[in-house]
Amino acid sequence: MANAYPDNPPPKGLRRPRVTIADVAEALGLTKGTVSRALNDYPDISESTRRRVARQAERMGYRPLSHAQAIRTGRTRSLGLVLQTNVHDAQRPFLAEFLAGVTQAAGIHDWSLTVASAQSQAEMLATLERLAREHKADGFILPRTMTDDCRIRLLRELNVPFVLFGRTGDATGCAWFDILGEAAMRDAVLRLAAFGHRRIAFVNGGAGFNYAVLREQGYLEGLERAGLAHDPALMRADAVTPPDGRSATAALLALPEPPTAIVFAVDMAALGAYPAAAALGLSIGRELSVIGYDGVPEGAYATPPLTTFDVDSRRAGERLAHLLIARIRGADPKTLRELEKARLLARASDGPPAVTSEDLARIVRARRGHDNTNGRKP
Amino acid sequence: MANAYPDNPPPKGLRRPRVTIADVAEALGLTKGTVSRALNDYPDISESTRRRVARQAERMGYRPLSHAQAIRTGRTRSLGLVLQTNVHDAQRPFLAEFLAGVTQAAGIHDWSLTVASAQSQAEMLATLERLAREHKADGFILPRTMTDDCRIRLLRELNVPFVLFGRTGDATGCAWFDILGEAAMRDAVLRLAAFGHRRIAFVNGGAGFNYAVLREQGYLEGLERAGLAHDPALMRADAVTPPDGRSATAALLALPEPPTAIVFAVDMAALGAYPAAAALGLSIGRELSVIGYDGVPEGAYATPPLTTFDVDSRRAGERLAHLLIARIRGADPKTLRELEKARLLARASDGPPAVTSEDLARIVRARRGHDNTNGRKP
DNA sequence: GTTTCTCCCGAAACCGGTTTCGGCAAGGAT
DNA sequence: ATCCTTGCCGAAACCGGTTTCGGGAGAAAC
Repeated sequence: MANAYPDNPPPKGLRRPRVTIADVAEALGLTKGTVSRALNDYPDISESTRRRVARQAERMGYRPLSHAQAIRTGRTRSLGLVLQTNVHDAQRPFLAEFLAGVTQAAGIHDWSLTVASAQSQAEMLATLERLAREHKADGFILPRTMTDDCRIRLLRELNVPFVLFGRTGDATGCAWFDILGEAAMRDAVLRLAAFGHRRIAFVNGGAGFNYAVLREQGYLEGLERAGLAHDPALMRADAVTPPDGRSATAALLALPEPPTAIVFAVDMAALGAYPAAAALGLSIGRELSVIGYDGVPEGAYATPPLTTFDVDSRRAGERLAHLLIARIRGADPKTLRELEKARLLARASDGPPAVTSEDLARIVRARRGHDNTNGRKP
Repeated sequence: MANAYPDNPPPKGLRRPRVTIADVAEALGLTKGTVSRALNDYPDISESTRRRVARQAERMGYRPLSHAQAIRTGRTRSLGLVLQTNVHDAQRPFLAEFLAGVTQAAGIHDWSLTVASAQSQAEMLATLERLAREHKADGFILPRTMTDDCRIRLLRELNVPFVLFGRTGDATGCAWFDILGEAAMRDAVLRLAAFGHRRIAFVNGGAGFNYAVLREQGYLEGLERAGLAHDPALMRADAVTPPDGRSATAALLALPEPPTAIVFAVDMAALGAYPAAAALGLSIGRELSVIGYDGVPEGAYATPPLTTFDVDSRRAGERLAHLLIARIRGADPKTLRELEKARLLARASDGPPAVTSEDLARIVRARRGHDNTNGRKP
């Protein structure tokens, strides 16, 4: 019989077997329990032994096995992240940087990151619950928060710690890190107004996401501060890909009084303004100004390069890891809320309007119908 | 004193406490040990008991705690992935899909994924060793393999299971999944030759990566099969971003006998051919044909859309997870090697040459120096 | 009717930590 | 001198599993 089950010969292991807490204890003539309490800063351990133990553990290279601890404490020292994989749009370009930030920050506290994925909302909830129940993660980072987010409701009910990347409708018990998208949208409008634009449109991102609500508020605040009238016809929503942005741009330009500038809530949508303008023979940055948000790398390669607000995804990941660890350790969520501003990347897709809205309307009328191919070969 | 240390009140836990193996044993009038052996298919358990145990466990919703098992078995049922975060180039667009594939495939076997990151090669090796030593992962997926890869040497020496996304120089003990990039490059050349191109250039990707060696071989094989001469002047290397591709394209077009078509080993570099051609007033797909490789989403939005070979990153992730799990369970690595072909996405960036190499040389000579702005505003 | 296997399962040790409990010794108060 | 704290640590239970060991019952062999 032996131990040949269930699979195969057991892992041979790495050269030397590992130093356990018992090794440290023996080396010092103490017991496991004492060493454990010393390392975990129990108050009934004298300062001198605490130091002795710490130094010896250091010297022997002792590192506790997180899953051995977990069996008693219930804590694995690992953060959880469940990716939604049925939405193909955004998040993609940021993920690598974001993960780099999270894992790096977690690593310096000796924590790790467990990643899972879900293809539907139901699977998302089931996965979160499973990971929590099996202690694969002590808490979760929830990216792309919705205004009304079922993940938050679940984790609240399960009493599992979490932090948001973004804000949400009901903030009770929530910790978060977020970028002030509303401030960026406001500043974008003010910048365009300072250039002399009077008709400034807004193309929002994914409906339901909390950021969309905030960015629209920022746009409206910008209009108000600039003393510009708000025209509902100049607002579009739910554009997160270049095709989305392209059709939104085309629709806006077809208006009787078209905008001379468009603020996009999402870079990937802003990139759709380029082919839309090209199809009408308009030059971005002159006849039509465009400002995006996100700082995707493609924006720098566009012609002309896209003016946008850069979001530092890596830093977001870092901060969220720190916040979540603090949250798991018991900190009050109300003290764990951080907001930062996006950084303006002033490039070449915006500038003073070369033509007025009236001129633009005439140009568009004249050119529509002539060439509505999109550059594809016949 | 109580249990208020080290951090805070312990996690309250989820509603009902969890069903343990002892609960299952008690419900059946058996002992923990027997239940454990039954669930793990030990041969000294009768078939009838095995079934009784399995059904009862199912009914009570029993799921073993992987870290409780790990304390004895040394296995956590988790796969490891360490991201290299100092290289800013490729891998980014694929990561989300790739992770989706890995986590989904791991999930159906009840495995999970642990992600970490490293900012240098030294940190990479240290992280791999730490994760292995702390049993945070039972094995690793190594993406972006180099021809001579120090990660492989380390894990070999540590006797830790791993699978490669890509192939490598020394295959001993290696399992892998890879896409036949060499076949794609060969087919690209043959496709262009069939269009009538005689001067076909090749712009390779990152030096040192094993894929670069293979793709160059594929290019050369394509030339040979097409009966075209090999001109070393038509080969460039180490281009992985649009700027890289742009300068490579510019250099190739400045040749006395410029190519009428370019095969790129990497899509992101191929996208750099667009501004390079535009700067010379050349139209992609007519005066200059371009074929890429990777299937990045940006290629579809380019004008004209980029002909390329699509790599299914999600599937790669799935297969790698399966292979690694099998490898950890003890399968022979030689039986765990899979190769698949990339899928041609025939779009509009290539076609019959509108001009000959001689004409092209004249055009380029005439237009150089006139307009070497890159579209930026003054 | 023993003896000898086999087939199954119980009992208990074990993995590497954490936590509870109790007791010894030193110091202070009475 | 006695009593009561207080500080500090050892002993042992415990967490949720896995694995080893040994033995009882029944069947087969003698």
